[in-house]
Amino acid sequence: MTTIVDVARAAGVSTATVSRVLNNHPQVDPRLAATVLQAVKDLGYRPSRVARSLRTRRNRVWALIISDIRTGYFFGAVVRGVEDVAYEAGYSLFLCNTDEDLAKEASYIELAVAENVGGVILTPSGPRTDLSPLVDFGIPVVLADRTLPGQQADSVVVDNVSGACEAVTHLLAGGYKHVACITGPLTTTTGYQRHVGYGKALKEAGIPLDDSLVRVADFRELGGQLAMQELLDQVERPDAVFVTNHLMTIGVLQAIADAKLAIPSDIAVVSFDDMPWSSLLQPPLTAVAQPAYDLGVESARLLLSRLEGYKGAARMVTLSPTLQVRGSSLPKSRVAARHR
Amino acid sequence: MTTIVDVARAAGVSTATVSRVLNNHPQVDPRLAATVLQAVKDLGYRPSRVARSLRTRRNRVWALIISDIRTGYFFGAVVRGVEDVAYEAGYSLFLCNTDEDLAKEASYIELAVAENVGGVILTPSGPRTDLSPLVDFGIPVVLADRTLPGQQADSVVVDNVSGACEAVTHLLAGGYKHVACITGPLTTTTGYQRHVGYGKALKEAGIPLDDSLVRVADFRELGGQLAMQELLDQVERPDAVFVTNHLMTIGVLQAIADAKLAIPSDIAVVSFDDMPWSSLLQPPLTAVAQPAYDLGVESARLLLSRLEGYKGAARMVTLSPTLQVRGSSLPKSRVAARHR
DNA sequence: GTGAAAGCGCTAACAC
DNA sequence: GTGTTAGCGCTTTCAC
Repeated sequence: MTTIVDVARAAGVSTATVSRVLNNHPQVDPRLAATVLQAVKDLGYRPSRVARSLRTRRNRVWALIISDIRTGYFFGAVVRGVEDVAYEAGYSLFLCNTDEDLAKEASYIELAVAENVGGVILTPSGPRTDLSPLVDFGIPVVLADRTLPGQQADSVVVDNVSGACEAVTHLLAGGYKHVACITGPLTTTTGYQRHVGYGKALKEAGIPLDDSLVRVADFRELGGQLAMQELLDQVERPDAVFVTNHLMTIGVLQAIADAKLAIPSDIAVVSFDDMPWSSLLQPPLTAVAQPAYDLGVESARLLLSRLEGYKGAARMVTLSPTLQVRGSSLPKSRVAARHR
Repeated sequence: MTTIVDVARAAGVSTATVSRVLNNHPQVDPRLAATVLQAVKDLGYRPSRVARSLRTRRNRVWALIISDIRTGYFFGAVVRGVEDVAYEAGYSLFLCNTDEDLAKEASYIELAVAENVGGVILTPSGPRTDLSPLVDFGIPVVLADRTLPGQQADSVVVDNVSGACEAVTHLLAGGYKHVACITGPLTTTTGYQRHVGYGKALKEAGIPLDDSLVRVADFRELGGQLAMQELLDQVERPDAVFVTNHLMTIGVLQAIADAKLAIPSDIAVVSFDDMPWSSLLQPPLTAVAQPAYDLGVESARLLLSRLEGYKGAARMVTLSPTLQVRGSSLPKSRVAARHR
């Protein structure tokens, strides 16, 4: 392995000069610089980031701590958003999946400290996520997609309340009277806020909240399926359902198919989280599209600004989701017309 | 920041002893060890991985260099497979997306060297991918999903030929006579091998290869859609189509819907790459499921074995895909029966 | 403008 | 068993 000492010897200069050349210090003789660069090239020298990081106490690496990269397109797109900005700015990423497991999350936070990363972008697994190791070591943190109560950290979120509200309002405007809601754990900001948006839409329409139409599931396929089955077995069956993430929607669609019901004539469906294949379904699925890639990009930008020295108070960037109206929520009037 | 010196002072021992305790050296007095551990706890000491890595010249980090984590579930599942094994073994991951861009790939390979990673798991962007920086520095490499001609590296692949062959044989057995094939760039091992499997199935059935039924597209949605449109516009329209990845399948399904044709009565469809939503389509999509998660797991295991000192020749692990038979490829006889 | 030298936090001979 | 000490490869004062 060739080190900076080898380069210095080959170029006939000191290691200090080599270092200066490599770090673009202004006060260095251009002729000497050329010699050094040539030696670097000849020897195939690559500076050790590890040694540099130890010496400067700065590390051009971030930790990206998310729940699960596999589930759906959402986190995949977030990761790409972060990575594109990071790569552009010369940072690389530790990818850390927590599976919503607080212990795993904690161990990745410890890793971030031990590796002395420059910053962390984190989707907290729950309200009890402990950022203190990062705060203690002065490592900047950006919360992505979910916030943490009482934490002074930059964050980027999707406006879940208004997205959910818009979705449910759309169903109500279509003439649906008994709109059910299948949401995720209310301890997650997403599960909670989307449920709030559902309630807000009902209230605005002057409809009382009927708890028998609400199910709190687990954001997973099976949970969605079971919740839907329950709702369909009820005496007063809903004529529409708002599902707060795409995994549960898969289960919901399965349950509706199993019950041999038709969408939207028997029950209309609107989902939070739009997927590339939503429009391939029969009927195409109405869904609230989240700007996942942008969420990653904005998170990375907030982190970058901290690394560039920004010292202001915690900022929150809110991104708006957009409702993609498709066939699964056709207004009742038009559904009836079709059946004639 | 507290260092090993602080801990040593607090515990009244030398740094060497602290280091020994932290690295579970056997020959250390249990009583002293307890004192040290207590001091570690009291001070909230966290060993610097950076310093450790510089000193030991070993780094408990891998680089995972893949094309794009966003496109489909495939790489997401691969990443999880790798991560689960890595986490278990105490390694963390650099996530590197190349977007099939050779320059980006090269720069990530340089990063892996500069960061002195313990190993690399790589999906080569093309046949010209240059592993030499890694080889020069003795960094073990595992090729995942794609191989590299003339390279001495461990690899894990899916048996594309037999998967494709099985899919097409299934269509032929169902009574389909004119099976088309939409494949990806033949420069990629996946695009090429799946096309080979298609040819093999025809040959085994004694059917001559008809080039007018074959389209080489780009593995993307639009490419699949255009290719399908062309095939449908032909005088002799195929009665079935085999599509070699899921993105192109989305385009294909779109084209079929646009042409107001029915699946499978007008045209049967089988896709390579099974998706969680395949069974939600109407009709459910027959697809070749790839063991993506296992591919990640096996790649990580090969890498681990090298890190544990295995010195043997390059190994290739081949994983078998499995055909998931669903409604989009119903045998012709049963389609006819249904229409009665 | 350049070099000598100290030291980032840790591990591993080597001595005792 | 434990401590002393010499670096790992780099950056950065401080002299010159």
